[in-house]
Amino acid sequence: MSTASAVSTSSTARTTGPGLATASVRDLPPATVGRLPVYLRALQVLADQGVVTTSSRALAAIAGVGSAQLRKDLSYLGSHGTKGVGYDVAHLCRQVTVVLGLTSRRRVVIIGVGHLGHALANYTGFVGPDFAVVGLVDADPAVVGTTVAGLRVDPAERLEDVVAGTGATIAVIATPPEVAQEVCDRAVAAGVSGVLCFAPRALRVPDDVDLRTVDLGSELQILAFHDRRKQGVRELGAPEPGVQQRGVEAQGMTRRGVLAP
Amino acid sequence: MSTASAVSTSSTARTTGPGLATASVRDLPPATVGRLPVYLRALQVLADQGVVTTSSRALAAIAGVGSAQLRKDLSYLGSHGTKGVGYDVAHLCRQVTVVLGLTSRRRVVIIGVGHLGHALANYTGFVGPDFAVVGLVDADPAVVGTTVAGLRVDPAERLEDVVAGTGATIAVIATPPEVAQEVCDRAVAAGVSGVLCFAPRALRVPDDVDLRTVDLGSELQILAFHDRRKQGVRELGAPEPGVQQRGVEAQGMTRRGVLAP
DNA sequence: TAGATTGTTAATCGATTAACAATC
DNA sequence: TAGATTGTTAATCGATTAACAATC
Repeated sequence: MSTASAVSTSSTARTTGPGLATASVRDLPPATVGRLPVYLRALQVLADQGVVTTSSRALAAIAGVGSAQLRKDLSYLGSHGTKGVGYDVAHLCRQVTVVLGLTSRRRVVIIGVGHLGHALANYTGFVGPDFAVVGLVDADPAVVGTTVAGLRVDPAERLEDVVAGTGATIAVIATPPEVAQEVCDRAVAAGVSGVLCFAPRALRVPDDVDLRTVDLGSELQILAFHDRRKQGVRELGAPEPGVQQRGVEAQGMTRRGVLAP
Repeated sequence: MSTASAVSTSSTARTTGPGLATASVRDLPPATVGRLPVYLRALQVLADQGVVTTSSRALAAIAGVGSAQLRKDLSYLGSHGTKGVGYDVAHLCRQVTVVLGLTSRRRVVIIGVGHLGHALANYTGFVGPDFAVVGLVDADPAVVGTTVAGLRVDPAERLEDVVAGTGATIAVIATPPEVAQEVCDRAVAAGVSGVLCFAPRALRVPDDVDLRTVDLGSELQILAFHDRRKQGVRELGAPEPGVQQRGVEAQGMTRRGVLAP
């Protein structure tokens, strides 16, 4: 139960010394950072079930990754397991939470309150307990002034005021692609440090701003690519044997049969 | 303007011979496949502007990648450029369209018509002209029977009928995580070949089914990770000089100043 | 002690980047 | 011809995986 070994956020550490390495957290491989939320959710599932201790194998199965990858990822956070025993669920949960910076609530402004922005504002799976939507802005006069998810929608001109006034550090862009770069620039100038963009447009941000893009249309197109391949194969009537196991250790790999004819 | 050199979808090709290589399209690196939609959009932007010919440098700038990467990616599709000249926009556009399998409209079923599913059904940036939402199902009796995006919402029990009846090949899962695996299994058994999952849960699918997961909550958490790092730095008052150019060649890299104090 | 499981090493794999010969 | 730009090679980089010594 000791929080003593928690990685200190604002410690002096720069050494990659022997003990706990805050420095290493700064150098976490991007691929590892991307999986930490998945691990956190898997840990929360176990915690909810009252599980106290788990193994890399069991946790990895829930997270949908290989156990070697899980151990490697966690090793970047320091040594939080016990050889021969496994990981303490509550302890590891705390570690990952701290590393992800989920100790204080981040404030989020959503720019563009169309169908998608509207849904994001209301979607608890999106914001969860770690984030608070503190502002909504839109350019459409018909939308401005309405209440969405308990918040009054502000006009697009007030974007800077909303960001600065709320102290939001994250901007979610759900505008049409034509204006995405402009509102992004303005949000950054007003002080956000991270941008999550849903507009299908490549954005440019300064190097000290973090940008992530979720491109829903692209996701479908990528599925179409594979769909076409399979249909091509079906047309040719080829056998297609290659059964490549994904990096997941079979645990309860039951059910799934082959496609019905 | 000749469509003669277009890669034939259902050709016999299996050779990696000298000419056009349909075979190679089957072996496209996943990272390349993931960027093709971005290139396609960049090409459409140019086409809309009436641009006839472009260079890897100009196209890459629009797409937000490096020109070397663009050329390498395109080289997997075969040789479609002209040395010393560049690429024919219309021709390349067609090539990428064909490779992505966007020659026929894919049918999509959305499972779960909450805020997110509702937004996806209505979001044209999501479906675009290449996809058609042909079915909606939900477990909530209050939602079943309502009309969303011009479609009647069917009850969850009818999932199999809807998939089979419409011939949908792609399922979009926008349900709560608890039921995501179940509806996924059922959609796959009913015949879909690709699944796009928005539920924050690791799903298991057979090897011949393509799964992509969009985890909106994780995206925010990843931003929080970087946000925390920066705030830690700000607290320490460190200078943080490292200006790492992203793999984008400066072209019109204007505007963006530094954060206001 | 014997069995289990971590943390880490080393090997492998895939993706990115820079450079340049080929060639329009 | 001189200049421009592709397609490709080779080098680099990062991520994944398997294996195992350390150790509970």
